Amino acid sequence: MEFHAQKAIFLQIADLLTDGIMEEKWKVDERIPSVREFATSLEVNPNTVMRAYSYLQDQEIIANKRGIGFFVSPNANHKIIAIKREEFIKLEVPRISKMMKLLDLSFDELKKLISDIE
Amino acid sequence: MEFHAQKAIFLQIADLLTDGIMEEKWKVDERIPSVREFATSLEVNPNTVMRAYSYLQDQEIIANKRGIGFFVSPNANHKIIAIKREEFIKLEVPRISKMMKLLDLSFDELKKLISDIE
Amino acid sequence: MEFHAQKAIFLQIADLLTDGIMEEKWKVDERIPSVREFATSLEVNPNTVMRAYSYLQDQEIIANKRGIGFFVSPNANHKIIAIKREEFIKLEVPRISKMMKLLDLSFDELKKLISDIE
Amino acid sequence: MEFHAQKAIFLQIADLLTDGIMEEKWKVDERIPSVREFATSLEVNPNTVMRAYSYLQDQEIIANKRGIGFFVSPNANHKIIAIKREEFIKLEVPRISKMMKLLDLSFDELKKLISDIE
DNA sequence: GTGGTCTAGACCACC
DNA sequence: GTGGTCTAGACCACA
Repeated sequence: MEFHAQKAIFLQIADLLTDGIMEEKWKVDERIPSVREFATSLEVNPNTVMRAYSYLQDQEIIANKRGIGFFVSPNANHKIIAIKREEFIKLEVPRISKMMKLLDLSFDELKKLISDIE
Repeated sequence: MEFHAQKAIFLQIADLLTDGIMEEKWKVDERIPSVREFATSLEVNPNTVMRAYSYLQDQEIIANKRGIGFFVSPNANHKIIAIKREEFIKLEVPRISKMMKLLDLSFDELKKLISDIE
Repeated sequence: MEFHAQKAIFLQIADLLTDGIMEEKWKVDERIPSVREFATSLEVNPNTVMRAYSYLQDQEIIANKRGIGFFVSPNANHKIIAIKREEFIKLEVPRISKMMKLLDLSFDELKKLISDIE
Repeated sequence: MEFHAQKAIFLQIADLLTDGIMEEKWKVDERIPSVREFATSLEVNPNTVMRAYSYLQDQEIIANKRGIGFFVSPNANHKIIAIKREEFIKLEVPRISKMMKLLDLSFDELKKLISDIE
């Protein structure tokens, strides 16, 4: 798999997982791929996958059962949305507001820009 | 001055300059502060300021007159807007679209979020 | 049954057994559950239960009669207390002392903290 | 420097730092050793030191200034005490209570044990 | 110089 | 088999 350079690979892997969980590719209480397994399928070092898993474990989106593997936590979906929503409001919304002023964009124009991308 | 850790300092300084130019704090053909001057006032390494200046010079927003200093280029405002607009549409608009889907946000809700910040 | 992730499961199972022995759930010379039986009731790998049994066997708290099962050893209670006491004094007491200094806790405050949990 | 095997080295390094901060070896707003510097002095891999620093950064005990190094955060001392206190109450106090019951220790006996260690 | 990330490969305890 | 930690060494962007 290919990763883009703008963002750390371990974060892109974390996104892969959260996206998968949102799409119910992995459901609550289900086991996600083992570190090594996922690492070889992504053609990435196991440490890098491990880092993504630890990152999500800290956010209580996945949890580890000793010697067995990582599992999707109950309420993972809600946690993912809550975290992403908070990030969006804290980091992106102010930026959007600033850019609208700078570019002299009305909300309708912004709406059009967003609708235009498929 | 304090900078946030998420973004390179030289980019934050560049934003400081473009914002100042847009607000006509520095007008076209006017001289902006010298590298050394600006560096001490920002409590930052002169190299870092220099990097911001080079960055804006590449975008033809400012220009260097050897031995004298950096000056705001003609049409700097239009260039700033053009560049920021392109970046906004290419990088941010798709991200906004994605987040709206993920967070299940309507345009009205987005509008409210944006209006809510002052 | 649920285990916490901080401690090895086989040690948690060993604690389950010593607690049971202290509470006379299993008395001296009585047979404790078979490895397989216990494993299925705990929803755990039999190897893990076996490891807990071996661990207690090494401490002479339980003993194996080949082909029959594991039995609580004579004097198991005294041994359990002796071992736990030694561990407590060697490992935990110094730590408590250190934390009291760090957190600036008096004995009375410690006493209160301990009393507060039920 | 020697580390004991019971606890991850990166956590022992984190303890080294929090202890140092509490003892004002490094004061608020002061720079702590660079990752590489500390790694060589401890005879440990830089990654391991980095992990300890990241760990403390997550807890907002230290903070990074880009390209310069890590600095002790304001209020680091309070944060350290708050975190350690919470851990103590959540993990150790219940255990102490349990051991007192099991070993049939009175509080005065516990007090004596603690006082006995120099 | 600084931190941040990644790879390759190893060892360990645990299940 | 699983994760968890560590080493050695590399490359990068940034100050």
